[in-house]
Amino acid sequence: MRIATWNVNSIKQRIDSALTWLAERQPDIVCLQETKCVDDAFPRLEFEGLGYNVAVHGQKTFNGVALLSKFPFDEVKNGLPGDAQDDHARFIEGVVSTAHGALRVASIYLPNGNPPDTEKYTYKLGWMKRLAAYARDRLSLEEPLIMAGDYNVIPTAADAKNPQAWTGDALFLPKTRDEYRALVNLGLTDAIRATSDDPGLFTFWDYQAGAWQKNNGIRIDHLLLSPPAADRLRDAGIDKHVRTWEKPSDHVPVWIDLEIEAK
DNA sequence: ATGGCCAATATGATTGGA
Repeated sequence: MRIATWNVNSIKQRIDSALTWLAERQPDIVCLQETKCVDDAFPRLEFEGLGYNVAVHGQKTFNGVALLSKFPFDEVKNGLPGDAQDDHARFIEGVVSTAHGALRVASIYLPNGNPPDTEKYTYKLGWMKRLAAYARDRLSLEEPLIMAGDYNVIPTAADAKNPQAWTGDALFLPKTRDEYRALVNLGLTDAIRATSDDPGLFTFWDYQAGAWQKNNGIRIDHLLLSPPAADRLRDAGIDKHVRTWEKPSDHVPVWIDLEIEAK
């Protein structure tokens, strides 16, 4: 079972790259973020043509998340619980059946939070607390659970080319990292860090200032695994080459292989 | 993290992103 996450920065702009990448990487389940379109405008047929079931939670202009799955969804839930006022489309959860029982996958687009002296940062921290509450609840089920997406969190200095440049940024502030660590400490495993000690593993390079050319990247797209999922983790990787393609997203896909068979 | 970008919006300027 291969599961991937990718912030596409507009699915309409990225549809050709997405189809090429899917054919190449052959993931079974994909978490997408920043689809930036309403549900009726999502290019559902293109993905269905490759054999994927499609679940979307979009909105006009901004945000938007989706799930693609080779296996039918037994259940889909839109929106992170805990705040009825929150109308951002940043969370979708799906459940599929495997030979080992239920597998739960959430596509997450955690708020950026900049600038930090505004309500945007308050919203980010509140969202992180709600995500931890969600994780606590789902971990009690003792199922394989994958929480994958754009966390907008640089976990440690090793996850940025120039960490000093991010001091004071909402992605790297101590409070942000504290909340992220509290989430992981509930019992989740960061798949990339579990499989590699390499420095310089990045998933995002800004479009500006030649960031890609200088490899001035950060690692902010994460797959967090519950213990039953982490026990079956066999491999993980970052598809860095996708950043060299025509009209790239500023993020690249990240994937894991789990020793979990289809039903 | 800005010199340099990109995407969506009735759009030729503004907002949001990271």
